[in-house]
This record gives sequence, C-alpha cells and structure tokens, in this order.
Amino acid sequence: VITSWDIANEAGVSQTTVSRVLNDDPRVAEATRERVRAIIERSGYTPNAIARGLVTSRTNLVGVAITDIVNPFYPELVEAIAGQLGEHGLRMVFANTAGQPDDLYTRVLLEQRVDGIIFTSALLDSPTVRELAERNFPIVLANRYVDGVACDSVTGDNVSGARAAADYLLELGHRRIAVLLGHPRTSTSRDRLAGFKAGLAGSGVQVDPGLLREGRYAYEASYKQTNELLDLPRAPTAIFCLNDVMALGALNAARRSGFRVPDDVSVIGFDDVRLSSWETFGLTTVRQPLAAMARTSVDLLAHRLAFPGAPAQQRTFPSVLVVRSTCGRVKEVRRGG
Amino acid sequence: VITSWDIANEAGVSQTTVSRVLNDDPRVAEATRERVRAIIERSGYTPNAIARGLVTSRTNLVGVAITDIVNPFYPELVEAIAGQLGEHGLRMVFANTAGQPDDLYTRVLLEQRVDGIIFTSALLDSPTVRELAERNFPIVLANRYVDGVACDSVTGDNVSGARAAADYLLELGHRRIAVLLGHPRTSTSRDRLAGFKAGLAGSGVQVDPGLLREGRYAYEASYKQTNELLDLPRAPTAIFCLNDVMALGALNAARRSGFRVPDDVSVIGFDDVRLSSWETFGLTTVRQPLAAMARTSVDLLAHRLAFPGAPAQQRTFPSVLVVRSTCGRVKEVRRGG
DNA sequence: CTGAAAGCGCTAACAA
DNA sequence: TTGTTAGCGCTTTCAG
Repeated sequence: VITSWDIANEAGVSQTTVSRVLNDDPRVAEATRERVRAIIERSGYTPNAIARGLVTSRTNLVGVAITDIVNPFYPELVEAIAGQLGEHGLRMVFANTAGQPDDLYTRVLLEQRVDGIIFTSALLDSPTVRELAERNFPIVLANRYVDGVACDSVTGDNVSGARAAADYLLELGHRRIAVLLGHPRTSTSRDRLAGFKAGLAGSGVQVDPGLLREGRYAYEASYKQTNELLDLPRAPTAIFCLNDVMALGALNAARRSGFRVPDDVSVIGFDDVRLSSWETFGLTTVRQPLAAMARTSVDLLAHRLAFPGAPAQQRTFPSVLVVRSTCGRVKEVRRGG
Repeated sequence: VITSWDIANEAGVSQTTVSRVLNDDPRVAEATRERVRAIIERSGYTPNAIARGLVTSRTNLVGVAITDIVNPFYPELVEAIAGQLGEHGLRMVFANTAGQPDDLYTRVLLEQRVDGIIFTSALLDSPTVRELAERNFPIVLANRYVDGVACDSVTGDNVSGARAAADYLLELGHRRIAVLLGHPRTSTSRDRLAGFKAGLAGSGVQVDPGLLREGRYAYEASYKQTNELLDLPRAPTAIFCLNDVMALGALNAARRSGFRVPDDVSVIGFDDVRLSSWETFGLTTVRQPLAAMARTSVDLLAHRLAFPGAPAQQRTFPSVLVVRSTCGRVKEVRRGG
C-alpha cells in the first residue's frame, strides 16, 4: 500500500507537507501544493483514515442503531439520516440491533470509535443510553426519548397526534375503539396511547381494556390481533394502530376476513410512511415530518461534536392528521352490537 | 479515555500482557488473565479498534453500497447481510449511493479502510468495480454482475425466472404484453428482459417496442408509465415489471384509473418482496431467494478476506414463479383490440 | 509465561 | 513556507 511518505519522497518534500496538502492547510506554497496534488492523483493514493483517527481521535463515523430495518419507517429514516450525515462529512455505521441487547452492539460501535451514536429505537429504560449520556458520549435519540435522561433528542408530537386521531374517530361516531399498541417500553407507544386516551376521555369515552392489544409495532402481530378483534362478539368499530405498519397489517387482515374498510371497520395509523398513501391503502394516519426529524437529529449530533459541552436539546415536531379513506362514519346498527 | 496501559499499570503487568488477554492469546497464566480481565471489566475499558486497525490493517468493517434503501428489496437484503456479517464479526458501513458517482462513495469507504465492499446495485459498466477488482481489493457483487469483471458475485437466475414469467403469461393467452424495464445499465434488467423475450419468442411472440418502457426500478416511474400504457388505443393485456416495486406501482396506477387487476390487465413482478404477498396485492411474481443470496454474499467476502488469492466465484440461485392473483386469462374481446 | 521495543500512517506542536 | 519530532493505542517480533 502507498502512504503519505511515498508521496513525500516522490515530491521531494517532507511527509508533513503532504499531510498539509491533504488537509488544505493554507501554509503551503501554491507550487508545492500543485506538485503534491498531481502526484497524489496519479498514484491513486488514499489517505488512511484509521491512522488519522488514531491521532485526531475523530473517525467521522456515526453509529446508527436500528431495530427493524424492514419496517418501512426505518428505511425512510435511514435515507434521510444518511443523506444529512453526508452533508456533515460523516459516515453511517449500521448497527442492526434486532434481538441484540443494547450494550452488545453499543460496545462494538464504541470499539470502532464512532464519533457519536444515533438511536432510532431506544427503549424507555435503556441503561446503555443512560450510561452513555452520563459519560457525556455524544448521542441523540431520534424519534424516541428515554425517561430521566437529558440528552439531545428529536421526537414527533405523539400526544397531540394521537389526540387528533381520537377526536377524528369520535367525530365519526366511533365509541368502541381498539388500540394496537407498539412496543411496550417505548416513549412513542406510551405517548400515543396517552394522547389517544386523553382525547377519548375529553368526550367521556373509555377504552375497553379488552380492546387494548399488543402489536409491538409489527405487521404480523397486528395481523393476528386484528383477526381476533374482528372475531369478537362485540367487535370494535375502529382500530387505532400506533404505527402504519400495524395499520397496514390490520387492513390486510380485515380484507382477508371479508371485512370492508371503512364500511365494516375503520383503521387509522401513525407515521404516514410512503406506502400508506398508495391507492391500495389510502390509509388515514397521523403524519410525522420524518425528513425534518432525521435532518435535525444529525444536526444536533454534529453540533454536539463541535461543542461537546453544549446543553442538551429536545426538539419536538408537530404531527398532523392526514385524512384518507380508511375511516368512515360508524353505522347505526352493528352486528352483535 | 482509558487505554490498555492504564489496565496494565493497575494490574502490575506489561501492556503486552493486556493485549494478549484481549486477544485470547493462550500464553498467559490463568491467574494473570483473570486479574487483567477483572480490571478491564470494572474499569469499563473498551479496546481501541482504530489503533488495532492501524497495526493489523484490518478494521472488520465492510462497506455495503446501496442505491435505494427505500425500495423494499434493499431493507430485506440489508437485514440479511447485516445479520450474516455479524456472524463473521464484521460490521456494516452503509454507503448511500443514491445519486452519487461510484468513485465518490467508494473513495470514502476506502479511506475508512473497510476490509471489503459489497455492491448491491452495481452498474454493468462500473469502472470503479472494475478497478477494485483489478487491484484485487475484496469485493462482492450481490444481486448484480459487471461485464467482463471476474470477481465474487451472487445472482438470481434472472434469465430463467423471466422466462417462467413469459411462459405463464403465454399460457394465460396473453400476446400483447408490456414490459417495465429496470435501470438500463444493470445486469438484472438486461437478463430479465432477455429471458422474457426468449420465453415469448419460443412461441413466436414478439414484444412491441412501443410497449417497452423505462421504469428504472422505481415506483413513480412505473406508476406513470402504467397510466400511459393503459391509455393506449391498443393497451397491453399484461404488464411484466422487472421488479416488485414497479409491479406495485402498476397495480396502484391501474386501480386508480379504474382498471381491474387481473380482469382488465394482468401484472407480474420480480423479486417477491414481503409486501407482495400481502392480501391487498397478492402479486404474482418471480421469487429470488434473497436471504440465501445475502448470506452467500457475506460468506464469499469472508472467505476472500481469509484467502485473498482464492479464485473468484460466481454463484447463481434459482428463481421460481410464485403464482398469486394478479394475472388472469386474457379476455377474448378487448376494448380497442 | 512475560516484557521491551519497534512501528502501523498519520497529525500537531515546535523550530527553523 | 517548510521540516523535525513526538506521539495516538495498539500488535508483534524478539529476548528473557
């Protein structure tokens, strides 16, 4: 392999000078710079970021922790994050956290000396996140927060988004509403549920505990739960799914069993992933400004890398109801009602 | 930050010994090993992979180049690749190549000194891939190949898969068939088209050049093209989409315009992403054994890292037709027929 | 079984 | 404007 020494020798300058050219240090004569540049070009030399990292203790690598890359929410997030990281000259190290305990993949990222970590699916009680925050290691929580940990975070306004969903369903006359929950130990699931309940409570409506189901933000779980719900003697007239993937699962399950949406049952989601707007689904949902959230997450991290001592920032983005075609007015007469 | 020296001092051993413990070197007394381990544990010391990389010139980082992470095909691939990389103690550096020229993101990966690169969406004429291969840098082409470059590669059997699609459509009586092409400079698009044409030719059927449309493997392009195709005075009775995302776009476009699938028009895809099996779509398509292909890609790379001189391997996986519900028998009388 | 010393390829004072 | 020198935190001979 070819090193900066080789370039230096060939150019007849010191290795330091080569390093300076590489880093656009102004104190290099134009002529020298040109000469060195030419040689670098022609030789196909690539500076060794590892060596650089060792001395600067900066790698320009950012760990991005993702639980479930197959959930369409995440690719959209990843795309936006990766793009914005690039703007800051940062690269993304993908940490597939599916099934792994937090500290395992975190350890790897730390060994790799990433400059920071973006958690996209932190659990509410994550000790790893807490510890990192306490150690003052640069992290940002994208789309989630962790109880009692004051670090940079970016979230949608889950409470008011869910409340909007509740208001809308109430307005359509629904009273018997099921909720497919997300992962139990996530801020998103907790806040969305809280917002939804609060919205219903405003009109004196309660959620029947029997209609509160674990969906874990997963398609399959939702599919199964929906089938069960629709088989109930007193089936719900509407299902609020705490994310879109589950809503899509509900839609498919309902159709599969011959239920018509929204005639027989209304379905509403959360996130507004791209799929949801497809004609086939026309999912009514609560939109999160994903791209802006991703961008902000990266910006916060970049800011922290530049100013390690800066106070932690919590940024919240508004969620808005997007009405499409999976919710309808409740029918007066219901089978088994 | 805490280094192996700190550990050594505290344990009253040389730094070398600490290094040996870290690397499970057998020539360390059990007692010493235990003592060092304990201190490492309690201190929260994390070995610096950067420093290690500098001396070993191995980073355990693998670059994975992805064009379009939002295309559901890729998250599925990424999930499988990331999982398998983990099995080999390797980490994935995500290279979002969307819009970027090959050499740009490749350069970054190279600077980062990744041990190898997996290209998931190489173009047929990629000079970067060619150069890397010539330099004998460890790469593997997953799902694609590059003309005239002999490097490790993993592909589905696109030709015979597409031929199966052709046979099936012929069998259903279709003769006027449109094809939505993938990216023009990809082996997948070329091979699938070739296989399809060959299949039709076997029965003396030709593809009307006017029904051959650029879809670039993208949802939106496909959506638009489908609308145009269905508006034609002599619209096709079937559309073969060179990937599932386009097929889904076609499905949505058709439904949107009031066409019924498969009654008015048949649609067939390629890949069999998870979405495609959802009730809402029930897409008839050609399945690629994605997980196996991903696993093999990683295995090939790992093998090459272990045996740099090994001959290049090309592995092909069979593709099979998956019949669901988007293709039907052609109707005798066609509007404008 | 353990340690001393050299060095991976770079950056960053410090001199000149 | 340029060069010299000293590390960054590890692994790896080579000696004990």
